[in-house]
Amino acid sequence: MPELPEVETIKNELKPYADGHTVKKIDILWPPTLRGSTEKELNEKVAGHRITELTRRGKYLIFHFDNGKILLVHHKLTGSFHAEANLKEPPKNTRAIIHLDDCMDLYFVDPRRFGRFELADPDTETLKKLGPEPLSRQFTEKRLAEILAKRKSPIKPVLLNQELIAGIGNLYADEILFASRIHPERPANSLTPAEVKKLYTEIRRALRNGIKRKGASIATYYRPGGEKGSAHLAFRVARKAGEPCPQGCKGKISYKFFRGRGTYFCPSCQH
DNA sequence: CCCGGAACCTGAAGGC
DNA sequence: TGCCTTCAGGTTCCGG
Repeated sequence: MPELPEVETIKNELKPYADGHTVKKIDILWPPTLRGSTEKELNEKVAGHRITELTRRGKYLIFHFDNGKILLVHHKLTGSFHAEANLKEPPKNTRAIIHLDDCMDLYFVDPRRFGRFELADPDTETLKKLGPEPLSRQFTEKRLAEILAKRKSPIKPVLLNQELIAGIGNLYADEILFASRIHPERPANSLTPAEVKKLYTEIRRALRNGIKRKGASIATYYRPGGEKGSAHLAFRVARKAGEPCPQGCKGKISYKFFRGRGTYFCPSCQH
């Protein structure tokens, strides 16, 4: 599911294996996983090079190399990393393997095959077009107000638009709107100042809480050591259609297919 | 420019 | 039990 909290967790937990270590080779087992270059071209740039740092931007995991190149990884729906040493067989659905200098291997496992690797430069357009990091100092209440004021589209697709705010996905968007008591179809520019303030607080709260709980393992998300996260245990509406509203308003959680995404909300307390 | 829908894929879950 | 349908966290492209 990798949204911001899951990618942040993956980054934090892969760091000990990656930072300062050298890549021996990257194997691409499912060629479409690698965008923009061939496996051979990729290895000409990364094999034998040191990973100076592992970072995250929005939902991208970023390997930085000592020659200035970066490797962007997007997990899409079902991608995850498994860090293992000396496995005889790659885990099922492995699409790529990053072999490191100390015999540790990072297996990129992705059943639905949507995940992507891309070799790039740090000034790549892919990163430049992303909106602000919602947990950074640059993302202020004022900044959020400006983003919303310019948009008459419904609030939910605005939260999901990576060019406006980077990192929020479908599940956290529903949780954030529920906590803010804002209906997902409300035009973004119709929010009152008090609602914008509440939304700002709940965006940061939801993402921080997701990181603290090491991500949400609703379906296929696993941490690099194989453990699950626990953020989904604190979810109040996502994937809970028919259950009573946890706010105690006597309403029931509704499911609606809205703008191409499953959307969960309480019609009686989100306005 | 905005929007809806399809495409990219597999596999789990639910209905019958 | 087994077959068929539906649905899934993300992004991108195409057409109206």
